[in-house]
Amino acid sequence: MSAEANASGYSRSTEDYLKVIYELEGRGAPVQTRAIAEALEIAAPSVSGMVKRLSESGLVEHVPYRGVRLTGSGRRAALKMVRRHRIVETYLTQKLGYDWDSVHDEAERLEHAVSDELIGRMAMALGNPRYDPHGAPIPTKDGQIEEQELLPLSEVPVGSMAELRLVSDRDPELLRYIASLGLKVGVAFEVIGRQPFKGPVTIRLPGKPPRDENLGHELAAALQCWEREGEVG
Amino acid sequence: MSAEANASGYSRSTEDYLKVIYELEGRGAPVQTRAIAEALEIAAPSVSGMVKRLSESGLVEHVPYRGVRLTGSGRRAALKMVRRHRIVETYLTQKLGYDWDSVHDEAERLEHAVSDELIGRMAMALGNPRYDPHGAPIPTKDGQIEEQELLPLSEVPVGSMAELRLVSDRDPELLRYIASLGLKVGVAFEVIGRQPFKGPVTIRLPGKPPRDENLGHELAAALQCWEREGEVG
DNA sequence: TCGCAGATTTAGGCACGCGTAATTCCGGGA
DNA sequence: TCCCGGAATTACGCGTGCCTAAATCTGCGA
Ligand SMILES: [Mn+2]
Ligand SMILES: [Mn+2]
Ligand SMILES: [Mn+2]
Ligand SMILES: [Mn+2]
Repeated sequence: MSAEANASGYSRSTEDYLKVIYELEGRGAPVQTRAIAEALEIAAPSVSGMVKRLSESGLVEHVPYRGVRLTGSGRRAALKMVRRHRIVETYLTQKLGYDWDSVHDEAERLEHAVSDELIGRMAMALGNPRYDPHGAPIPTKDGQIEEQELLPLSEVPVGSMAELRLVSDRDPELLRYIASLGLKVGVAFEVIGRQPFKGPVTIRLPGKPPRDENLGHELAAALQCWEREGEVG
Repeated sequence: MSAEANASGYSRSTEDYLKVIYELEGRGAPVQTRAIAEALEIAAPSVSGMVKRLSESGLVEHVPYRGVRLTGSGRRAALKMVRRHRIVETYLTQKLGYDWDSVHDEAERLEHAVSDELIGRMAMALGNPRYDPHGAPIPTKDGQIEEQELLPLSEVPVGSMAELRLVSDRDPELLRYIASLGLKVGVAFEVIGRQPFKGPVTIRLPGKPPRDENLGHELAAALQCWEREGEVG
Protein backbone atom coordinates (compact mmCIF):
# COMPACT_ATOMS: atom_id res chain seq x y z
CA MET A 1 0.00 0.00 0.00
CA SER A 2 2.45 2.69 1.14
CA ALA A 3 1.32 6.34 0.91
CA GLU A 4 1.31 8.50 4.01
CA ALA A 5 -1.82 8.85 6.07
CA ASN A 6 -2.21 12.48 5.26
CA ALA A 7 -0.27 14.32 2.61
CA SER A 8 0.66 17.11 5.06
CA GLY A 9 2.16 14.95 7.80
CA TYR A 10 -0.42 16.13 10.34
CA SER A 11 -3.48 14.10 11.25
CA ARG A 12 -6.88 14.99 9.92
CA SER A 13 -7.92 16.22 13.35
CA THR A 14 -4.86 18.40 13.66
CA GLU A 15 -5.51 19.90 10.25
CA ASP A 16 -9.12 20.68 11.09
CA TYR A 17 -8.21 22.24 14.41
CA LEU A 18 -5.62 24.48 12.79
CA LYS A 19 -8.04 25.57 10.11
CA VAL A 20 -10.78 26.36 12.60
CA ILE A 21 -8.42 28.23 14.87
CA TYR A 22 -7.20 30.24 11.92
CA GLU A 23 -10.73 31.15 10.97
CA LEU A 24 -11.70 32.07 14.52
CA GLU A 25 -8.58 34.09 15.13
CA GLY A 26 -9.66 36.88 12.82
CA ARG A 27 -7.67 39.87 13.95
CA GLY A 28 -5.30 38.00 16.21
CA ALA A 29 -7.50 37.67 19.28
CA PRO A 30 -6.90 34.51 21.31
CA VAL A 31 -9.36 31.77 20.43
CA GLN A 32 -11.45 30.26 23.21
CA THR A 33 -11.76 26.57 23.85
CA ARG A 34 -15.49 26.80 23.63
CA ALA A 35 -15.42 28.45 20.21
CA ILE A 36 -13.27 25.64 18.86
CA ALA A 37 -15.51 23.07 20.47
CA GLU A 38 -18.59 24.57 18.85
CA ALA A 39 -17.02 24.95 15.44
CA LEU A 40 -15.85 21.35 15.42
CA GLU A 41 -18.91 19.98 17.21
CA ILE A 42 -16.73 18.38 19.84
CA ALA A 43 -16.92 18.47 23.65
CA ALA A 44 -14.87 21.17 25.35
CA PRO A 45 -12.64 18.79 27.33
CA SER A 46 -11.68 17.08 24.10
CA VAL A 47 -10.52 20.44 22.83
CA SER A 48 -8.47 21.03 25.97
CA GLY A 49 -6.72 17.75 25.38
CA MET A 50 -6.04 18.43 21.74
CA VAL A 51 -4.88 21.97 22.43
CA LYS A 52 -2.30 20.54 24.76
CA ARG A 53 -0.97 18.29 22.01
CA LEU A 54 -1.02 21.09 19.47
CA SER A 55 0.93 23.32 21.77
CA GLU A 56 3.46 20.57 22.48
CA SER A 57 3.90 20.31 18.72
CA GLY A 58 4.56 24.02 18.52
CA LEU A 59 1.53 24.74 16.36
CA VAL A 60 -0.32 26.92 18.83
CA GLU A 61 0.52 28.95 21.89
CA HIS A 62 -1.76 28.23 24.80
CA VAL A 63 -2.38 30.43 27.81
CA PRO A 64 -4.41 28.30 30.20
CA TYR A 65 -7.91 29.58 30.78
CA ARG A 66 -7.31 32.29 28.19
CA GLY A 67 -7.14 30.75 24.77
CA VAL A 68 -4.86 29.76 21.93
CA ARG A 69 -3.11 31.55 19.13
CA LEU A 70 -1.45 30.00 16.11
CA THR A 71 2.32 30.10 16.02
CA GLY A 72 4.13 30.82 12.78
CA SER A 73 4.23 27.19 11.75
CA GLY A 74 0.65 26.71 12.88
CA ARG A 75 -0.47 29.60 10.71
CA ARG A 76 1.50 28.29 7.74
CA ALA A 77 -0.09 24.87 8.08
CA ALA A 78 -3.54 26.42 8.49
CA LEU A 79 -3.16 28.57 5.38
CA LYS A 80 -2.09 25.52 3.46
CA MET A 81 -5.32 23.81 4.48
CA VAL A 82 -7.37 26.86 3.59
CA ARG A 83 -5.75 26.89 0.16
CA ARG A 84 -6.48 23.22 -0.32
CA HIS A 85 -10.05 23.55 0.76
CA ARG A 86 -10.77 26.49 -1.48
CA ILE A 87 -9.02 25.12 -4.53
CA VAL A 88 -10.88 21.85 -4.16
CA GLU A 89 -14.20 23.70 -3.87
CA THR A 90 -13.38 25.73 -6.95
CA TYR A 91 -12.32 22.67 -8.90
CA LEU A 92 -15.44 20.71 -8.06
CA THR A 93 -17.60 23.64 -9.07
CA GLN A 94 -15.79 24.56 -12.26
CA LYS A 95 -14.75 21.18 -13.56
CA LEU A 96 -17.19 18.65 -12.19
CA GLY A 97 -20.46 20.52 -12.22
CA TYR A 98 -21.03 20.75 -8.48
CA ASP A 99 -23.29 23.48 -7.15
CA TRP A 100 -21.81 25.90 -4.66
CA ASP A 101 -23.97 24.55 -1.85
CA SER A 102 -22.61 21.02 -2.06
CA VAL A 103 -18.87 21.48 -2.36
CA HIS A 104 -18.07 22.26 1.24
CA ASP A 105 -18.62 18.83 2.75
CA GLU A 106 -16.73 17.17 -0.06
CA ALA A 107 -13.82 19.60 0.34
CA GLU A 108 -13.82 19.09 4.10
CA ARG A 109 -12.72 15.51 3.48
CA LEU A 110 -10.64 15.93 0.34
CA GLU A 111 -8.49 18.71 1.80
CA HIS A 112 -6.79 16.09 3.96
CA ALA A 113 -6.10 13.68 1.15
CA VAL A 114 -4.82 15.81 -1.70
CA SER A 115 -1.10 16.26 -2.24
CA ASP A 116 0.65 19.52 -3.04
CA GLU A 117 1.14 18.12 -6.50
CA LEU A 118 -2.58 17.58 -7.01
CA ILE A 119 -3.51 20.99 -5.64
CA GLY A 120 -0.96 22.51 -7.99
CA ARG A 121 -2.47 20.69 -10.94
CA MET A 122 -6.00 21.64 -10.00
CA ALA A 123 -5.00 25.27 -9.58
CA MET A 124 -3.24 25.16 -12.93
CA ALA A 125 -6.26 23.62 -14.65
CA LEU A 126 -8.36 26.44 -13.20
CA GLY A 127 -5.92 29.17 -14.21
CA ASN A 128 -4.81 29.90 -10.65
CA PRO A 129 -8.07 31.31 -9.41
CA ARG A 130 -8.01 34.02 -6.73
CA TYR A 131 -11.40 33.29 -5.17
CA ASP A 132 -13.39 30.20 -4.36
CA PRO A 133 -17.04 29.77 -5.39
CA HIS A 134 -18.22 31.61 -2.28
CA GLY A 135 -15.91 34.55 -2.88
CA ALA A 136 -13.31 33.62 -0.28
CA PRO A 137 -9.76 34.49 -1.31
CA ILE A 138 -7.45 31.58 -2.04
CA PRO A 139 -4.07 31.78 -0.30
CA THR A 140 -1.11 31.51 -2.65
CA LYS A 141 1.23 28.56 -2.57
CA ASP A 142 3.56 30.52 -0.31
CA GLY A 143 0.85 31.50 2.13
CA GLN A 144 -0.15 35.00 1.04
CA ILE A 145 -3.82 35.76 1.45
CA GLU A 146 -5.74 38.79 0.31
CA GLU A 147 -7.50 40.84 2.97
CA GLN A 148 -10.88 42.01 1.84
CA GLU A 149 -12.68 45.08 3.15
CA LEU A 150 -16.26 44.02 3.08
CA LEU A 151 -19.50 45.13 4.65
CA PRO A 152 -22.41 42.88 5.60
CA LEU A 153 -25.42 43.71 3.48
CA SER A 154 -27.23 44.48 6.71
CA GLU A 155 -24.95 47.50 7.12
CA VAL A 156 -24.80 48.80 3.58
CA PRO A 157 -26.44 52.25 3.54
CA VAL A 158 -29.82 52.46 1.93
CA GLY A 159 -29.59 54.03 -1.48
CA SER A 160 -26.19 52.74 -2.45
CA MET A 161 -25.14 50.11 -4.91
CA ALA A 162 -23.50 46.97 -3.58
CA GLU A 163 -21.93 43.88 -5.04
CA LEU A 164 -22.07 40.48 -3.38
CA ARG A 165 -18.49 39.38 -2.72
CA LEU A 166 -18.46 36.67 -0.03
CA VAL A 167 -20.87 34.21 1.53
CA SER A 168 -20.17 31.61 4.17
CA ASP A 169 -19.95 28.14 2.66
CA ARG A 170 -21.26 26.43 5.77
CA ASP A 171 -24.98 26.54 5.23
CA PRO A 172 -26.12 24.77 2.06
CA GLU A 173 -29.72 25.88 2.51
CA LEU A 174 -28.73 29.51 2.69
CA LEU A 175 -26.59 29.09 -0.42
CA ARG A 176 -29.41 27.44 -2.31
CA TYR A 177 -31.83 30.12 -1.26
CA ILE A 178 -29.74 33.08 -2.32
CA ALA A 179 -28.88 31.35 -5.57
CA SER A 180 -32.61 30.93 -6.18
CA LEU A 181 -32.92 34.72 -5.90
CA GLY A 182 -30.36 35.10 -8.65
CA LEU A 183 -27.72 36.24 -6.19
CA LYS A 184 -24.21 34.99 -6.58
CA VAL A 185 -20.73 36.39 -6.09
CA GLY A 186 -20.22 39.32 -8.42
CA VAL A 187 -23.87 40.30 -8.77
CA ALA A 188 -24.52 44.01 -8.15
CA PHE A 189 -27.76 45.40 -6.81
CA GLU A 190 -29.23 48.46 -5.20
CA VAL A 191 -30.12 48.63 -1.54
CA ILE A 192 -33.49 50.34 -1.52
CA GLY A 193 -34.64 49.91 2.02
CA ARG A 194 -33.95 48.59 5.48
CA GLN A 195 -36.34 48.29 8.41
CA PRO A 196 -35.16 49.07 11.94
CA PHE A 197 -34.98 46.57 14.81
CA LYS A 198 -33.28 43.91 12.71
CA GLY A 199 -35.93 44.21 10.08
CA PRO A 200 -35.58 43.05 6.51
CA VAL A 201 -33.36 44.64 3.88
CA THR A 202 -34.88 45.33 0.49
CA ILE A 203 -32.69 45.13 -2.58
CA ARG A 204 -33.38 45.77 -6.25
CA LEU A 205 -31.83 43.21 -8.54
CA PRO A 206 -30.92 44.05 -12.12
CA GLY A 207 -33.05 42.64 -14.93
CA LYS A 208 -35.94 43.63 -17.10
CA PRO A 209 -37.87 44.53 -15.21
CA PRO A 210 -35.76 44.95 -12.05
CA ARG A 211 -36.89 42.73 -9.23
CA ASP A 212 -37.14 43.64 -5.56
CA GLU A 213 -36.44 41.13 -2.81
CA ASN A 214 -36.77 41.32 0.95
CA LEU A 215 -34.03 39.63 2.90
CA GLY A 216 -34.26 38.91 6.60
CA HIS A 217 -31.71 40.60 8.81
CA GLU A 218 -29.85 37.43 9.64
CA LEU A 219 -29.54 36.52 5.99
CA ALA A 220 -28.45 40.05 5.07
CA ALA A 221 -25.82 39.91 7.79
CA ALA A 222 -24.34 36.80 6.16
CA LEU A 223 -23.84 38.46 2.78
CA GLN A 224 -20.55 40.33 2.63
CA CYS A 225 -20.54 43.06 0.02
CA TRP A 226 -18.54 45.74 -1.63
CA GLU A 227 -20.25 49.03 -1.27
CA ARG A 228 -20.15 51.29 -4.28
CA GLU A 229 -21.14 54.56 -2.69
CA GLY A 230 -23.40 56.86 -4.59
CA GLU A 231 -23.37 54.77 -7.73
CA VAL A 232 -27.04 54.20 -8.05
CA GLY A 233 -27.89 52.83 -11.49
CA MET B 1 -17.06 21.44 10.23
CA SER B 2 -19.38 18.43 9.88
CA ALA B 3 -18.64 15.87 7.14
CA GLU B 4 -18.08 12.25 8.05
CA ALA B 5 -14.59 10.97 8.62
CA ASN B 6 -14.71 8.73 5.64
CA ALA B 7 -17.39 8.82 2.98
CA SER B 8 -17.95 5.06 3.26
CA GLY B 9 -18.55 4.87 6.99
CA TYR B 10 -15.57 2.56 7.51
CA SER B 11 -12.20 3.78 8.72
CA ARG B 12 -9.32 4.25 6.37
CA SER B 13 -7.62 1.20 7.87
CA THR B 14 -10.70 -0.92 7.45
CA GLU B 15 -11.02 0.12 3.83
CA ASP B 16 -7.40 -0.70 3.09
CA TYR B 17 -7.64 -4.09 4.79
CA LEU B 18 -10.73 -5.00 2.80
CA LYS B 19 -9.13 -3.97 -0.45
CA VAL B 20 -5.96 -5.92 0.24
CA ILE B 21 -7.88 -9.00 1.31
CA TYR B 22 -9.95 -8.78 -1.85
CA GLU B 23 -6.84 -8.60 -3.97
CA LEU B 24 -5.16 -11.47 -2.14
CA GLU B 25 -8.21 -13.67 -2.23
CA GLY B 26 -7.96 -14.30 -5.95
CA ARG B 27 -9.94 -17.49 -6.50
CA GLY B 28 -11.50 -17.64 -3.07
CA ALA B 29 -8.62 -19.17 -1.14
CA PRO B 30 -8.43 -18.03 2.49
CA VAL B 31 -5.99 -15.17 2.97
CA GLN B 32 -3.19 -15.62 5.48
CA THR B 33 -2.41 -13.13 8.19
CA ARG B 34 1.13 -12.89 7.00
CA ALA B 35 0.11 -11.99 3.45
CA ILE B 36 -2.02 -9.13 4.72
CA ALA B 37 0.76 -7.98 7.00
CA GLU B 38 3.23 -7.89 4.13
CA ALA B 39 0.87 -6.15 1.73
CA LEU B 40 0.06 -3.44 4.26
CA GLU B 41 3.57 -3.27 5.72
CA ILE B 42 2.21 -3.88 9.18
CA ALA B 43 3.28 -6.31 11.92
CA ALA B 44 1.46 -9.63 11.95
CA PRO B 45 -0.02 -9.25 15.46
CA SER B 46 -1.56 -5.96 14.39
CA VAL B 47 -3.28 -7.83 11.60
CA SER B 48 -4.56 -10.46 14.04
CA GLY B 49 -6.12 -7.68 16.08
CA MET B 50 -7.68 -5.96 13.11
CA VAL B 51 -8.97 -9.22 11.68
CA LYS B 52 -10.79 -9.78 14.92
CA ARG B 53 -12.51 -6.41 14.63
CA LEU B 54 -13.31 -6.97 10.95
CA SER B 55 -14.86 -10.29 11.73
CA GLU B 56 -16.90 -8.81 14.59
CA SER B 57 -18.18 -6.26 12.07
CA GLY B 58 -19.19 -9.07 9.75
CA LEU B 59 -16.84 -8.03 6.98
CA VAL B 60 -14.67 -11.13 6.99
CA GLU B 61 -14.95 -14.69 8.16
CA HIS B 62 -12.00 -15.79 10.23
CA VAL B 63 -10.92 -19.34 10.91
CA PRO B 64 -8.19 -19.05 13.54
CA TYR B 65 -4.78 -20.16 12.34
CA ARG B 66 -6.22 -20.65 8.86
CA GLY B 67 -7.05 -17.30 7.35
CA VAL B 68 -9.82 -14.92 6.40
CA ARG B 69 -12.33 -14.68 3.62
CA LEU B 70 -14.49 -11.70 2.77
CA THR B 71 -18.18 -12.01 3.55
CA GLY B 72 -20.77 -10.67 1.14
CA SER B 73 -20.76 -7.24 2.68
CA GLY B 74 -16.98 -7.30 2.96
CA ARG B 75 -16.69 -8.07 -0.73
CA ARG B 76 -19.16 -5.35 -1.64
CA ALA B 77 -17.23 -2.80 0.38
CA ALA B 78 -13.94 -3.98 -1.10
CA LEU B 79 -15.23 -3.70 -4.65
CA LYS B 80 -16.44 -0.22 -3.90
CA MET B 81 -12.94 0.73 -2.84
CA VAL B 82 -11.43 -0.90 -5.90
CA ARG B 83 -13.81 1.10 -8.08
CA ARG B 84 -12.90 4.31 -6.30
CA HIS B 85 -9.21 3.66 -6.56
CA ARG B 86 -9.32 2.86 -10.24
CA ILE B 87 -11.60 5.70 -11.22
CA VAL B 88 -9.42 8.15 -9.33
CA GLU B 89 -6.33 6.82 -11.07
CA THR B 90 -8.01 7.11 -14.43
CA TYR B 91 -9.24 10.61 -13.70
CA LEU B 92 -5.85 11.86 -12.58
CA THR B 93 -4.27 10.41 -15.69
CA GLN B 94 -6.85 11.57 -18.20
CA LYS B 95 -7.87 14.91 -16.77
CA LEU B 96 -4.96 16.21 -14.76
CA GLY B 97 -1.97 15.06 -16.72
CA TYR B 98 -0.55 12.56 -14.26
CA ASP B 99 1.72 9.80 -15.54
CA TRP B 100 0.66 6.25 -14.88
CA ASP B 101 3.54 5.70 -12.48
CA SER B 102 2.49 8.44 -10.06
CA VAL B 103 -1.25 7.96 -9.68
CA HIS B 104 -1.23 5.02 -7.33
CA ASP B 105 -0.04 6.78 -4.18
CA GLU B 106 -2.38 9.67 -4.75
CA ALA B 107 -5.32 7.29 -5.29
CA GLU B 108 -4.38 5.33 -2.20
CA ARG B 109 -5.28 8.39 -0.13
CA LEU B 110 -8.09 9.86 -2.21
CA GLU B 111 -10.05 6.61 -2.36
CA HIS B 112 -10.94 7.13 1.29
CA ALA B 113 -12.08 10.71 0.89
CA VAL B 114 -14.19 10.74 -2.25
CA SER B 115 -17.96 10.41 -2.04
CA ASP B 116 -20.11 8.24 -4.27
CA GLU B 117 -21.30 11.47 -5.82
CA LEU B 118 -17.78 12.52 -6.74
CA ILE B 119 -16.85 9.11 -8.11
CA GLY B 120 -19.99 9.20 -10.19
CA ARG B 121 -19.09 12.59 -11.60
CA MET B 122 -15.53 11.56 -12.32
CA ALA B 123 -16.72 8.41 -14.07
CA MET B 124 -19.20 10.46 -16.06
CA ALA B 125 -16.56 12.98 -17.09
CA LEU B 126 -14.43 10.08 -18.28
CA GLY B 127 -17.26 8.40 -20.18
CA ASN B 128 -17.57 5.51 -17.72
CA PRO B 129 -14.23 3.89 -18.49
CA ARG B 130 -13.89 0.13 -18.19
CA TYR B 131 -10.18 -0.02 -17.40
CA ASP B 132 -7.78 2.03 -15.33
CA PRO B 133 -4.46 3.32 -16.69
CA HIS B 134 -2.75 0.04 -15.83
CA GLY B 135 -5.37 -2.06 -17.57
CA ALA B 136 -7.21 -3.18 -14.43
CA PRO B 137 -10.97 -3.51 -14.90
CA ILE B 138 -13.10 -0.99 -13.05
CA PRO B 139 -15.98 -2.54 -11.08
CA THR B 140 -19.37 -1.08 -11.95
CA LYS B 141 -21.35 0.96 -9.47
CA ASP B 142 -23.24 -2.18 -8.48
CA GLY B 143 -20.13 -4.25 -7.94
CA GLN B 144 -19.73 -6.19 -11.17
CA ILE B 145 -16.17 -6.72 -12.24
CA GLU B 146 -14.84 -8.19 -15.44
CA GLU B 147 -12.71 -11.29 -15.16
CA GLN B 148 -9.80 -11.21 -17.54
CA GLU B 149 -8.00 -14.24 -18.92
CA LEU B 150 -4.46 -13.09 -19.16
CA LEU B 151 -1.05 -14.67 -19.48
CA PRO B 152 2.16 -13.29 -18.07
CA LEU B 153 4.51 -12.33 -20.87
CA SER B 154 6.96 -14.81 -19.39
CA GLU B 155 4.59 -17.59 -20.43
CA VAL B 156 3.48 -16.39 -23.83
CA PRO B 157 4.75 -18.91 -26.43
CA VAL B 158 7.62 -17.77 -28.58
CA GLY B 159 6.45 -16.87 -32.04
CA SER B 160 3.04 -15.53 -31.11
CA MET B 161 1.68 -12.03 -31.03
CA ALA B 162 0.68 -10.59 -27.69
CA GLU B 163 -0.91 -7.41 -26.46
CA LEU B 164 -0.07 -5.82 -23.14
CA ARG B 165 -3.27 -5.68 -21.10
CA LEU B 166 -2.43 -5.27 -17.40
CA VAL B 167 0.49 -4.15 -15.28
CA SER B 168 0.67 -3.86 -11.53
CA ASP B 169 0.42 -0.25 -10.42
CA ARG B 170 2.57 -0.77 -7.35
CA ASP B 171 6.03 -0.19 -8.73
CA PRO B 172 6.54 3.26 -10.24
CA GLU B 173 10.02 2.41 -11.46
CA LEU B 174 8.78 -0.58 -13.38
CA LEU B 175 6.02 1.51 -14.89
CA ARG B 176 8.45 4.22 -15.93
CA TYR B 177 10.78 1.67 -17.42
CA ILE B 178 8.25 -0.12 -19.55
CA ALA B 179 6.80 3.20 -20.67
CA SER B 180 10.30 4.21 -21.76
CA LEU B 181 10.33 1.14 -23.98
CA GLY B 182 7.16 2.36 -25.65
CA LEU B 183 5.10 -0.29 -23.91
CA LYS B 184 1.72 0.63 -22.57
CA VAL B 185 -1.65 -1.05 -22.25
CA GLY B 186 -2.95 -1.90 -25.70
CA VAL B 187 0.40 -2.14 -27.44
CA ALA B 188 0.83 -5.34 -29.46
CA PHE B 189 4.18 -6.99 -30.11
CA GLU B 190 5.72 -10.25 -31.19
CA VAL B 191 7.44 -12.62 -28.80
CA ILE B 192 10.54 -13.65 -30.66
CA GLY B 193 12.54 -15.44 -28.03
CA ARG B 194 12.80 -16.68 -24.49
CA GLN B 195 15.84 -18.09 -22.73
CA PRO B 196 15.46 -21.00 -20.31
CA PHE B 197 16.15 -20.90 -16.57
CA LYS B 198 14.29 -17.66 -16.06
CA GLY B 199 16.20 -16.00 -18.81
CA PRO B 200 15.10 -12.90 -20.65
CA VAL B 201 12.20 -12.65 -23.06
CA THR B 202 12.80 -10.94 -26.37
CA ILE B 203 9.97 -9.04 -27.99
CA ARG B 204 9.71 -7.17 -31.27
CA LEU B 205 7.90 -3.88 -30.99
CA PRO B 206 6.09 -2.37 -33.96
CA GLY B 207 7.61 0.67 -35.66
CA LYS B 208 9.80 1.52 -38.59
CA PRO B 209 12.05 -0.21 -38.23
CA PRO B 210 10.73 -2.71 -35.64
CA ARG B 211 12.69 -2.65 -32.44
CA ASP B 212 13.69 -5.66 -30.34
CA GLU B 213 13.90 -5.49 -26.56
CA ASN B 214 15.08 -7.98 -23.97
CA LEU B 215 13.06 -8.11 -20.80
CA GLY B 216 14.24 -9.87 -17.66
CA HIS B 217 12.12 -12.78 -16.49
CA GLU B 218 10.81 -11.00 -13.44
CA LEU B 219 9.73 -8.03 -15.52
CA ALA B 220 8.15 -10.26 -18.14
CA ALA B 221 6.26 -12.07 -15.40
CA ALA B 222 4.73 -8.78 -14.31
CA LEU B 223 3.29 -7.98 -17.73
CA GLN B 224 -0.10 -9.60 -18.23
CA CYS B 225 -0.98 -10.09 -21.86
CA TRP B 226 -3.54 -11.28 -24.29
CA GLU B 227 -2.09 -13.91 -26.49
CA ARG B 228 -3.10 -13.79 -30.14
CA GLU B 229 -2.02 -17.23 -31.25
CA GLY B 230 -0.48 -17.66 -34.68
CA GLU B 231 -1.08 -14.05 -35.65
CA VAL B 232 2.44 -13.08 -36.44
CA GLY B 233 2.57 -9.81 -38.32
C1' DT C 1 -15.24 42.23 48.26
C1' DC C 2 -17.95 38.03 47.61
C1' DG C 3 -20.07 34.67 45.24
C1' DC C 4 -21.91 32.80 41.23
C1' DA C 5 -22.23 31.46 36.31
C1' DG C 6 -19.85 30.06 32.75
C1' DA C 7 -15.58 28.62 30.80
C1' DT C 8 -11.88 25.59 31.33
C1' DT C 9 -9.24 22.00 32.89
C1' DT C 10 -8.43 17.57 35.21
C1' DA C 11 -9.61 12.82 36.06
C1' DG C 12 -10.82 8.68 34.32
C1' DG C 13 -12.41 5.81 30.53
C1' DC C 14 -12.96 3.94 25.81
C1' DA C 15 -12.16 2.37 20.82
C1' DC C 16 -8.92 2.22 17.28
C1' DG C 17 -4.59 0.78 15.25
C1' DC C 18 -0.31 0.19 15.69
C1' DG C 19 4.07 -1.97 18.03
C1' DT C 20 7.26 -5.83 20.59
C1' DA C 21 7.83 -10.03 23.29
C1' DA C 22 6.10 -14.30 24.55
C1' DT C 23 3.28 -18.14 23.65
C1' DT C 24 0.65 -21.41 20.97
C1' DC C 25 -0.60 -23.85 16.87
C1' DC C 26 0.13 -26.46 12.60
C1' DG C 27 2.02 -29.24 9.05
C1' DG C 28 5.71 -31.80 7.29
C1' DG C 29 9.97 -34.52 7.70
C1' DA C 30 12.44 -38.00 10.32
C1' DT D 1 4.62 -40.44 16.36
C1' DC D 2 7.65 -36.68 17.63
C1' DC D 3 9.86 -32.51 16.74
C1' DC D 4 10.75 -28.29 14.64
C1' DG D 5 10.27 -24.07 12.01
C1' DG D 6 7.18 -20.88 10.54
C1' DA D 7 2.64 -18.83 11.14
C1' DA D 8 -0.56 -17.03 14.20
C1' DT D 9 -2.21 -15.53 18.37
C1' DT D 10 -2.08 -13.63 23.04
C1' DA D 11 -0.35 -10.36 26.33
C1' DC D 12 0.87 -5.92 27.12
C1' DG D 13 1.73 -1.22 26.00
C1' DC D 14 1.39 3.30 23.56
C1' DG D 15 -0.45 7.59 21.14
C1' DT D 16 -4.52 9.67 19.22
C1' DG D 17 -8.93 11.62 19.85
C1' DC D 18 -13.02 11.38 21.58
C1' DC D 19 -16.41 11.15 25.83
C1' DT D 20 -18.67 12.32 30.77
C1' DA D 21 -18.26 13.80 35.48
C1' DA D 22 -15.92 16.44 38.71
C1' DA D 23 -12.90 20.07 40.03
C1' DT D 24 -11.13 24.64 39.26
C1' DC D 25 -10.59 29.14 37.54
C1' DT D 26 -12.14 33.82 36.00
C1' DG D 27 -14.68 37.83 35.55
C1' DC D 28 -18.62 40.33 36.66
C1' DG D 29 -22.55 41.96 39.16
C1' DA D 30 -24.45 42.76 43.67
MN1 LIG E 1 -15.82 25.26 2.51
MN1 LIG F 1 -11.58 18.89 7.00
MN1 LIG G 1 -3.38 1.73 -7.74
MN1 LIG H 1 -5.84 3.47 0.61
